[in-house]
Amino acid sequence: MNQQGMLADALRQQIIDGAFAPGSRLSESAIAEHFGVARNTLREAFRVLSEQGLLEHVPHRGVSVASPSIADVIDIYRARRIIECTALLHSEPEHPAVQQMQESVLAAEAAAQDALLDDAETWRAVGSANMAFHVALVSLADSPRLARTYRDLAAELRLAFLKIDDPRSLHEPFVRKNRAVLDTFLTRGAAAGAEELERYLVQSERVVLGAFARMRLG
Amino acid sequence: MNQQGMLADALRQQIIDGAFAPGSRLSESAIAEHFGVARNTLREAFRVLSEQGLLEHVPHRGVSVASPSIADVIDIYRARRIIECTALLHSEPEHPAVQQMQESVLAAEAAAQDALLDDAETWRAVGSANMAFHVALVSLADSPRLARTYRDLAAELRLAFLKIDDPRSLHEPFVRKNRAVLDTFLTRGAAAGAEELERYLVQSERVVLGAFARMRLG
DNA sequence: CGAGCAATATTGTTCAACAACTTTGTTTCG
DNA sequence: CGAAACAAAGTTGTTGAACAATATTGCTCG
Repeated sequence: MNQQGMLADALRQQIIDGAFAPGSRLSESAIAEHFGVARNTLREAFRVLSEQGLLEHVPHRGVSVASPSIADVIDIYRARRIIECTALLHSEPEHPAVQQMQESVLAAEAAAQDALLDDAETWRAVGSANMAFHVALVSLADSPRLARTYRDLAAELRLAFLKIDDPRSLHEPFVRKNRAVLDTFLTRGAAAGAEELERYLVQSERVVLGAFARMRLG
Repeated sequence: MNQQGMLADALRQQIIDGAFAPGSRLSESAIAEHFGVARNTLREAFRVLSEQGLLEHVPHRGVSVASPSIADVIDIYRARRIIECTALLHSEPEHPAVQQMQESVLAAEAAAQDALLDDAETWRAVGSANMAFHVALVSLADSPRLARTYRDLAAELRLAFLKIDDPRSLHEPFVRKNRAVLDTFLTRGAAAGAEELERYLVQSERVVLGAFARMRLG
């Protein structure tokens, strides 16, 4: 891959990992120097990430890390429900992605097990495993376009999570629920699984919106 | 707006209008000169359009206009069905977007009326009105993200249409069907409308795939 | 304190150059 | 003749400097 592609990927990972706070401005010269690339090269990467919804670009004011509002969170969850539930509803348990879902559930459970003390790093790992579970779930649909759209949605949602202080309340409840969705899908079929997933997502949205409200975030 | 933003919009419009054949390569120096901008500026626009799926970027080989394969068409229609049918299913007939749907239907009927002779320009107008109808339909969902995703899907599909010689067979059958979907939605409710829309989209996909097969397109 | 204005900083864009790579064309050898 | 090897040419990738256009800051003045 060329420098630009690697740059966009590296920036993307750093943003998702919370290296820059949501809403914070990214200076072209500073970031370019930090990565050791020219401004023009960085600007191409900025365009890519802006299209993906991770950065917000305002003419003559530069780019900032996206900072999802309550309205954004609602929109993201609406799209999530449509994509995820549809994917699961029309799927067969023999699909290879089921294997990846299994592994993600186990990874999340293992990471949550380690979280005896509220360690931000640990909960980030739980969050990553959770995200991997849902990405795998969407890949059940075998649709590159839906997968790509979902990947961008998940990244945006991650930025919303970063605005919230209490990572445990965001991640812990869903370790068990991921397993429940998977088990229901495997034992009681796609329709039952999709129904459970829908409830899951409605509740997850409520948790996030509640946290936003408590913190008085826009 | 910026030069870059205007440039991306202009290029986008030209591509959708078929100024460059699907699959054709776009030389950086040639296009930059054509628009009177620097190569660096053009490259930023290229990144934007690549993310939107209109251009395909291969490192060290430049960008080409996307040329949807049969697999792409199938994927696009799968995503279309999910987004459009979900949008219509959960909608109320009082939504302001219904007005735009009405207008698009009338525009398509008026344009098709003029097409006594098989005029490519006329069928392009019918196609635009048809596209506007479906964009308006998706906007029933009041979801910026779904609307944006759908806009990109529709643009890609337009490139698939450009690969097909016979525009009449692609556009004419759907003028009446748009009206039928709208009427069903208004008189028999969202569920019946969504059902009719689903049939519509399945048939539309079949028409496109049939044309691809007849022309032996990948 | 607030409005207006100058100074400063940042982004937008261009240009020229060179590096990295692909494609093309030619030569050479089996 | 055909295929592999190699050289030449063309395109993209990236850089650094420069300047224009716009935004932000800080200051002066009323």
